[in-house]
Amino acid sequence: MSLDDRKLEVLRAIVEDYVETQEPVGSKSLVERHQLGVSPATVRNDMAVLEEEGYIRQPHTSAGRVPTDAGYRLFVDRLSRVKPLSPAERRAIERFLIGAVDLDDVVHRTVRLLAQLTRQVAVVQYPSLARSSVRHLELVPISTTRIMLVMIADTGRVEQRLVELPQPVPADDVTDLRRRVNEKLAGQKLADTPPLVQGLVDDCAPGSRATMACLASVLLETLVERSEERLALAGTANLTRGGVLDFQGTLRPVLEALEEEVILLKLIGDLEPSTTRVRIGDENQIDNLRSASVVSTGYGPGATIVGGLGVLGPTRMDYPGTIATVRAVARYVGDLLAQN
Amino acid sequence: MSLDDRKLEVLRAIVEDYVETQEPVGSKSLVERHQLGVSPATVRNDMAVLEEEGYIRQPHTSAGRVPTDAGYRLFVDRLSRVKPLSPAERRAIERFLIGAVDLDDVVHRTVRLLAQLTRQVAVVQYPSLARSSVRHLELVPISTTRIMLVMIADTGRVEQRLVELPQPVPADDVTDLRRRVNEKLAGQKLADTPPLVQGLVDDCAPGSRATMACLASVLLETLVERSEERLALAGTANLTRGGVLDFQGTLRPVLEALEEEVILLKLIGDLEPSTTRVRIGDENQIDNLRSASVVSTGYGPGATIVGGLGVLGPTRMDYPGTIATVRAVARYVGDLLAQN
DNA sequence: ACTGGCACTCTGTCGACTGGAGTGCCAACC
DNA sequence: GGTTGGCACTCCAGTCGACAGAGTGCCAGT
Repeated sequence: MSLDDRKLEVLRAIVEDYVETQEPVGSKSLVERHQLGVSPATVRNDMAVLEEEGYIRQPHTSAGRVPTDAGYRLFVDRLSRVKPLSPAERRAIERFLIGAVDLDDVVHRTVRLLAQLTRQVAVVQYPSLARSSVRHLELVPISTTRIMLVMIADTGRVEQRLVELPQPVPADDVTDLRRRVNEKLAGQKLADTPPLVQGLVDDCAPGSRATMACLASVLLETLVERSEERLALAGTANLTRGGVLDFQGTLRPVLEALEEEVILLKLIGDLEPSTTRVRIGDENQIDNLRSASVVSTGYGPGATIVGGLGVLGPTRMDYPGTIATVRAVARYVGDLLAQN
Repeated sequence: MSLDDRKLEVLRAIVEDYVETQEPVGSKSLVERHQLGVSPATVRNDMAVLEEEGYIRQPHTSAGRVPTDAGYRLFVDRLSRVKPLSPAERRAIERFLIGAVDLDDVVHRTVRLLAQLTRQVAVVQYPSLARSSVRHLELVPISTTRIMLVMIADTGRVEQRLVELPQPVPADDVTDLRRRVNEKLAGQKLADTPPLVQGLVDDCAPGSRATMACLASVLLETLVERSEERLALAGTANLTRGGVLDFQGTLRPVLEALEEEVILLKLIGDLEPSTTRVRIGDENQIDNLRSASVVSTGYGPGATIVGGLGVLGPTRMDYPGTIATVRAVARYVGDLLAQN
């Protein structure tokens, strides 16, 4: 049996009411709050069908209905109208992001903004090194056997690492190294660098080869292997809104999951489809987050995507509003990055 | 009336039992679990005195006693024996910190370690710029009108900032700037730099003065004014241990406080007395943390202190164990920094 | 100064009861 | 056939009283 328009309308009403009140919604209050044009009895029949199809369920007999994950999914896919941001929100975004002084600052401001606007937990990934190009590599002599390698990426990220050299290297040689490294690597996508780095070692005069090899290995480690993704998190206090009712009793598993960078990356990473992604309840594969939903999207200057951002909240979440906000913030951040 | 030895012993027993069981402790179970050598009735008399003095209280008539903040304070100051770390813990610390590859890594590992060992929320402050010296300043040309300023501190911290120049500056001039800036500032305490930076501008040839002034202002901002303290946080999930019993019902205020860097800095900063500090309940002035205790200490290479670290948990906390762990971790981190 | 005994108080729990909300079903209606 | 009003049923949440258990304070005795 397929769902006719009114049944879908009933589902929408249930989702909207439940999100707002956090209480199972019954047939009577539904017809009172929405103009469905039918009686409670009819709505009850529709509800029975919706329940049979798995979109809603009853916590117990003779309680109202609550949307299931599948119900939210249907709502998000087919029923939710885009909710445009209020001018106040737009202004908040602009005001918040203006005056950011460096990448760290941008990321921190963004994550706080996102947490504040959505009133959920926000996560922002730093621009991924894998999607960056080398803008410049700097070698700073710290002592005769130590140099600091500083990599500046076009996305604004700066990574540094200390290199212990096998033998003392005079300052002039460092200058030479720096020139050679930059000639080869500057402007290249980080993903493309490994063979080039190998080439650097091969092209090296035997005298300085040991030094270069050492440098190269740190380079590779920094740029590719450790491929350090970084992220910022904010708004964990928002998890406590709505009592302990969401998240079935304890925040524990959620807080634990939020401490694992790997998990967070899985949530907001995978940026392929460039569109906003919504993962509802079970859909994120992580056990600890069965009762949570994640709304995420990619961001970056222009049409390219360099990182992800998103928010996490209870499945009982204002999806249209959250989606709109996440998108808007991502676009603003992208514009900000483009200005560099 | 002063407290004789047995009364103190009773207080200690109460604290220890309450910390362990999280339940008000009564006179009978006290004499059963500890060798006090007196009867419950006697203990009750002692308890009455302790209560009158404000060290313990009854949640309600005919419940057992619970330590007050003052009780914990007395316990920490006079009653707790140092609890040496187990060899397993020592090994854990070493294993955890070994192989840290840069400062970020050290800080992150430390904060996780601390959270894990104490099973509380851990906070680690990055080495404070105010207590660092300039090791090297690097100027990296990004375009003709933009250079990136990279400051490397002796504590391992690296700060970078983009400088927008008022006019194009050729590469040679940048080299010259770099030399001049380093000659003047390298090796100086950051706190001492402001007059030196001013001197740099004054000594400048009129031709490059505008550029230098611009650089100087960013320098000052980066090094001193913004005086960016950074921190790392871990273990928030530990707040949920012991149900919602600690923290009087909601984690909300605690989580909120933990999001404020300023508050965290207040908690673990103020490193003057170089000894471990314990702030119990009301003693940290922050309203949101009335039901929390903080154990913090400074760390740094050798005897100097460059930053703070600590843990936060319910007032009902294993103080001796926590204090020992915090101290040990701080010492290990200090040693690690000294090796650089 | 300590102890045993005793009466008292308060909590937490259990069962019983009740009012309310919501449903499912059915017969009637358009 | 879809819709509706009516009705019996179920289940939850809250209230009440009773009760066991734990703990105290006090007092008289050692």
